[in-house]
Amino acid sequence: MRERSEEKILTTALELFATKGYKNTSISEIAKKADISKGLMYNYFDSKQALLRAIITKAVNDGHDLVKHAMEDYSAPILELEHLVLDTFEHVKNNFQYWKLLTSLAHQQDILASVQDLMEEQKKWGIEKGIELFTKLKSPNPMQSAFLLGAAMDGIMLHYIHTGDEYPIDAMAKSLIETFTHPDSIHLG
Amino acid sequence: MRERSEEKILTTALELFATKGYKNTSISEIAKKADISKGLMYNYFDSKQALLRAIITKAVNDGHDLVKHAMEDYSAPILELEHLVLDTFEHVKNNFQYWKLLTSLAHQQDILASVQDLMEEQKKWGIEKGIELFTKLKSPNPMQSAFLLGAAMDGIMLHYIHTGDEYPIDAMAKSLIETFTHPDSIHLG
DNA sequence: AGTAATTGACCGAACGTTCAGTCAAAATTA
DNA sequence: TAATTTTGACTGAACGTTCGGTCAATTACT
Repeated sequence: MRERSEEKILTTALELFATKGYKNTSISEIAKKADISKGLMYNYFDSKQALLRAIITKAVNDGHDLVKHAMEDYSAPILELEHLVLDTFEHVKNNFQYWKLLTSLAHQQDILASVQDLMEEQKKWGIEKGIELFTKLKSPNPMQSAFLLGAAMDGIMLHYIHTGDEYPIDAMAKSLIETFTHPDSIHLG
Repeated sequence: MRERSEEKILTTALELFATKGYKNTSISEIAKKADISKGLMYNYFDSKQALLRAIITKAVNDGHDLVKHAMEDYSAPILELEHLVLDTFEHVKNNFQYWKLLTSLAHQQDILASVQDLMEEQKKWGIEKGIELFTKLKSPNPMQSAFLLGAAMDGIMLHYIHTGDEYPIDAMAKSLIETFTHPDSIHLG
């Protein structure tokens, strides 16, 4: 029962934060939509920021597990790259609201600060993995390649989150993988 | 005199909106930093949203002029692509705060709505130009290539805006251009 | 030139509203 | 009955916006 209410608050808050933004969502609104009272919210979470932190903690852990698992056991580095891209986008597709929230938070310095420690580690880990990958692929400049792949992935995610399901994210993923693994350019005739 | 106050308000508001976010910046704060009264703000601008709109209008016009000018007179399409990338990044570097503001606004649906019409045209125009470019380059799939280039550019800009001047934006630009124009992959050994 | 009338840039106290957070009371459970 | 959970009216701070009023400078008049 207690679990149910807490879960309900988290789910509802994520939905509202993602669609309306953190600042534009009031505690009253969350409580109303979650069918609980405003006061009860404060039994489970100390503050609005603590609620946000709980949401992000959960999502960061989920994401960490998934990507970690996805990149194990691929001996061929090109397959690793392929899986890194595909699994990341799959995660974004399956956790659309969470990513939308993160994206909207990315430039709200004050709020971000209270949550940055949770995300910092994940970000570092991703860059390291990327450099490692391109080193294995004998890229002349692994860091640059990793940065570029990261930027392209973030750009695609940004467009996907902004556009919604009409965005051809799967085709973009395929195109991205080809660009980074095909010896011949696929952009010139 | 009138010009001075209005300009001062615009400059100060841009600075604060970009660094603290639109919602987190109060009119009082803008007035204080611009050394004018709160009331005077409302002589020049009807509302906080109107002030934002004025800022964006200015930025959109500037950007439009620059990119339009930059892409004229390059007969070789590869040079056009090169200039599109370089000039865009140059514009972002020179108008860092505008872009930071735009980026932070990109996911605040309610505020964005009041300003979206200004940005919609520019976005469409950019996509069209990209497709046109890759058609000239005889790309097998111009739209996909244009989307990917656009995503990569947005990703790089995102990282640059988020990281600041320590981000190697010039190197990334070079790497991006090579990736899209070199027949051989630069990411594999 | 000197004086009076008019302007509008400018101020900041005050208003209504919103919202995160509190707490005494009511409802539920044990 | 006693303890625990849940409620929602309430508080105070912060916000965007309004508005009556001031005053230096410009214009009109004598």
